[in-house]
Amino acid sequence: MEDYNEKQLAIISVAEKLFAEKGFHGTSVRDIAQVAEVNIAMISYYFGSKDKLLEAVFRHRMEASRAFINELVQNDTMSPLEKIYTLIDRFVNKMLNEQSFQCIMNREQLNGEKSPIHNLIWTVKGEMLGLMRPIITNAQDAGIFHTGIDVELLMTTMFGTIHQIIPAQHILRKEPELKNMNDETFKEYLRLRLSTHLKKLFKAILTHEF
Amino acid sequence: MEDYNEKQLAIISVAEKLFAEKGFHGTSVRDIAQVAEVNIAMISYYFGSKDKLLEAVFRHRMEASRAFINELVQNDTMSPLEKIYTLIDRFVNKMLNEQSFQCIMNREQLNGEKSPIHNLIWTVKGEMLGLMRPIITNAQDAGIFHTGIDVELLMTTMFGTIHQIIPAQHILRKEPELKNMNDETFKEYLRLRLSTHLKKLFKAILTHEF
DNA sequence: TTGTTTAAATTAAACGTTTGTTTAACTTTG
DNA sequence: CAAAGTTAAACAAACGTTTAATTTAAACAA
Repeated sequence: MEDYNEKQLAIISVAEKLFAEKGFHGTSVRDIAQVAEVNIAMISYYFGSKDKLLEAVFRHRMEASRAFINELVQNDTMSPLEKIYTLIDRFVNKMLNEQSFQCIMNREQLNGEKSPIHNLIWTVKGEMLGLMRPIITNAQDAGIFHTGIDVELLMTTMFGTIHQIIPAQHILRKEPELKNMNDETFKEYLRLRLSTHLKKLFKAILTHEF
Repeated sequence: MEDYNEKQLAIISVAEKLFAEKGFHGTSVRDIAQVAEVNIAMISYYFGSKDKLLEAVFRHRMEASRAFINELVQNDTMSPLEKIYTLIDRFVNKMLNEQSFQCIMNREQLNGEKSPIHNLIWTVKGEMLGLMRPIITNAQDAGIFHTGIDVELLMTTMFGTIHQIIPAQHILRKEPELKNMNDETFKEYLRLRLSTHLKKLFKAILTHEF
């Protein structure tokens, strides 16, 4: 765990925001320095290079993701469906709370060339799959969940739906009743709507009830 | 409908591939010129600028998307579920056949700044939603589909799942039985697997059968 | 409290590349 | 011969990074 000072955190925060909006190559270190109100040289001074800064942004969020996963493993008292529900709730919550970072991840995972970041992304995704799979297969063995479910693709469906909704927000928001909603209340509305949709979807495919 | 000569089509094709792999800003016009085996100046000569080239790539694919949508509207003899099934089949097929372009679209829709391309993306997506919604709502009115379905999010789920599987392919492929599969047969395998998963998902949430 | 020392922080300027685009000369084609 | 196609070279601007000078801050001895 690395501890950054205020200025370093400001740079990381601004970089995350700008990388998300304009992409890594679409953002210059001068842009970052200007918005973060620091000298251009400070970025090289603190992080070494622009690439290393991106890595810092990733490590900063990924460590939290790792902790997030381990935290989810517990609670064996819940029923399989309850476990899936809390899993959905927490993923939706987490991903809507770090939308900028999710944008960057969405972009980076498309890159053809392999990189340390590339590996990190797929390692974490693999760990999340390793978390979800036993919940489902155990419930299948116990006769609680239906068989014939493609767990990998179900995971993909969850991530894909949340990822897809992030850039689509401004379209949803054009509905007249949502237009003059506070930013925070809209996020809450979206969180609930996403969560409800995914739970219905998962319940329908996993159990045969509604 | 614009007609391009061979050289222009080569540039568009190479640009699509490289933009998909490395992003728009991550690809230089020199890269494109080199791979397409044309002089750098020809890109400006034919398309005006790098931005216009991206627009050309988009128009080239988007016109096909428009035609694709209009083609789907027909066939009123099918049951609602059959309509949804063919919709899924054809979307999966289409998107897996133009993966490079889907990568570019995935990237571009994340951009903060609005652009002609941005508008085009969301216009087409809106048209696709306008195609799916009546199928579902009509079936709901007829009592065939269950109510309480978030059509917008169901659409998002379909697009999100397919979009998400494109960069995740090389992970799925690490399974021993898929490792030494022909590229084309793997694509066929993936097409079937995706299609099956989405149909099960949609059938489960729309009807209450399995 | 002083003055001195030392390392970290900060800055403006300059560095060499690479960028997208244009030029002007040349070749091909109809 | 005129228009379109093609080329290597040159363009200014922007890029990420480094330099060298300066300021700040903390530590230490008198």
